[in-house]
Amino acid sequence: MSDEKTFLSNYNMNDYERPSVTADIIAFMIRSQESGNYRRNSKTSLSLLLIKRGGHPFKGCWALPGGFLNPGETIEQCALREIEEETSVKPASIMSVGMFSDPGRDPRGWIISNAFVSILSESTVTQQYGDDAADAQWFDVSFDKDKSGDYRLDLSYGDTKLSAVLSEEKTEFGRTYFNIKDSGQLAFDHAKIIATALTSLRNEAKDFENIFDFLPEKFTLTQLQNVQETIMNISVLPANFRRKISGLVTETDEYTKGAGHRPAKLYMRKKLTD
Amino acid sequence: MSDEKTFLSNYNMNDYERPSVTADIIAFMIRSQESGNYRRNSKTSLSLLLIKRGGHPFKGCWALPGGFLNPGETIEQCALREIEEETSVKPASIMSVGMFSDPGRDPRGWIISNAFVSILSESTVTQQYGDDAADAQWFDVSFDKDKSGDYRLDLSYGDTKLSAVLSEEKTEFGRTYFNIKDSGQLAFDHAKIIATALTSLRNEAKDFENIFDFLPEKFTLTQLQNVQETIMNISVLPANFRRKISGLVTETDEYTKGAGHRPAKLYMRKKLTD
DNA sequence: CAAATAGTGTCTCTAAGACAATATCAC
DNA sequence: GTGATATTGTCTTAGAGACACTATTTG
Repeated sequence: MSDEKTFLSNYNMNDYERPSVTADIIAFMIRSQESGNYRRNSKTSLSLLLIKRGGHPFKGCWALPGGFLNPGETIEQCALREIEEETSVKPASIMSVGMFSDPGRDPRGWIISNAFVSILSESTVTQQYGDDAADAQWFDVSFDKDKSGDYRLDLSYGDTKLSAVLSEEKTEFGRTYFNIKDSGQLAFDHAKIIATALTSLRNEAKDFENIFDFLPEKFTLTQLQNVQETIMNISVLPANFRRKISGLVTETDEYTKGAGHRPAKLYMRKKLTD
Repeated sequence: MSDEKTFLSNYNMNDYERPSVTADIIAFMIRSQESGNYRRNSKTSLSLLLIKRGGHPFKGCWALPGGFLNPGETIEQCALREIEEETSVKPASIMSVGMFSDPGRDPRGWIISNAFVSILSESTVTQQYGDDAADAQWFDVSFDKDKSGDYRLDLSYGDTKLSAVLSEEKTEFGRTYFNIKDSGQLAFDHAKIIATALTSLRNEAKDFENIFDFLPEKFTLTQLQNVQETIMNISVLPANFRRKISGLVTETDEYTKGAGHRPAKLYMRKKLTD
């Protein structure tokens, strides 16, 4: 008759085969591009961090940043650690996108991955992160359904263009499952992971859950609206956007200036008061 | 200079320490209890499947069913396999609740778990699953915030009552994170997992995502309403419920009978037409 | 007929979408 | 003044919640 202590000391974890577990990071940022016209506001685009693989497998392909789960940390801590290692930035929030565990998804062996969306603000990232590292680059993202019902994921950085095609398997409990028809030079099953992450991001952006994290502390309502429109690839009327967001922001005394048009009041995210 | 094939044959997965990965199942069912009054409809309650642990650790405590991820299967397949092993029923749908990976959550060692909600219909389960197995039981569930702001999770089966207390850590991206203040005789961190699962279930039940799976193919609108009210612990006016659900159901020619009151038309879930 | 549930009609209020109008700055 | 964005007002419509009323069955 054995007590719990005896049981545990005899328990051998090595009796079972175990997978390696990784956290993969889908790091999004919204970048603004000067338009040339001093009057015009800058346009914004959604961008995604990819790493060029230096070694096998998928050598030379682009992949999501990520890394192995270490003993003593949670999968969320692992994700945060990987983002910080890659960008020197600790994001305000990360969102789990789910587990990817298809056998054969990684030719190195049995490796399953929990994917996390992280949202970075351009002001933080460009301060801390030089663009000299040729193996890590921010790609412009475009993702939408085409006429045939498939989804096209287009990623571009300078002359480098990656174009993946996916089909929708099912949508259930707010999560959409995709199958890869063409991975478009993306490593592993990362095209699938990115598509799933984008769908989740858009779902949450509907009710403004995450859009503040893309901008610095103080922002104009038009900037905030641009963020939502860029993520969701929609456009809404300013009057209606302002009405919907009004409860979630606090105004400051400051204004933009020197913009060649009427200055805009700066706002901050409203603190929740219990 | 090595090619990919050479690289992979030299790659040794055993260089890194790896966790064991499990899928834990939060299996919900809605049970109806006869009221004694021949006129009155039966009341319904939400119930949850728990297993009494026969071995260490947590011997004698109640735990969620679950098991280790096997090579060659996805984590979703693992979850479905475990449910079927435990209940002989293959559920219509499962929903991931997330990863639980706190170090120390399992005294046997480094074991992380992906939790899945599964929804079973009473008609399927009672057919296939005898209640003779004393180590597996359906517990009535009650879960709500008390005056102090903590959450109480009460589980009862006959004279067996488990009562856990949790505090809300944060709510982000639709997921609520809990901390265990009192595990109430539940094994491991399962009180936390159940609380998280219930919150997810209620979130999805808001827009009827999962409520059909609790009932047989044909049902009355009142039954459907009871399901939603039981899950979410709310009550809505029949007229309004009917209006909201009307687009999601198709009527049949059949009616209930012998109920001691006006018979109700049976409905089916509407098939989606693309 | 009484008890109980099934089912319909409609009023009010709020939120979303569309659109028109006004305000303000840099040049 | 012109070009551009910022900001406000309001009309219409869709949906949620509340409530009153009618219909139908069994004992």
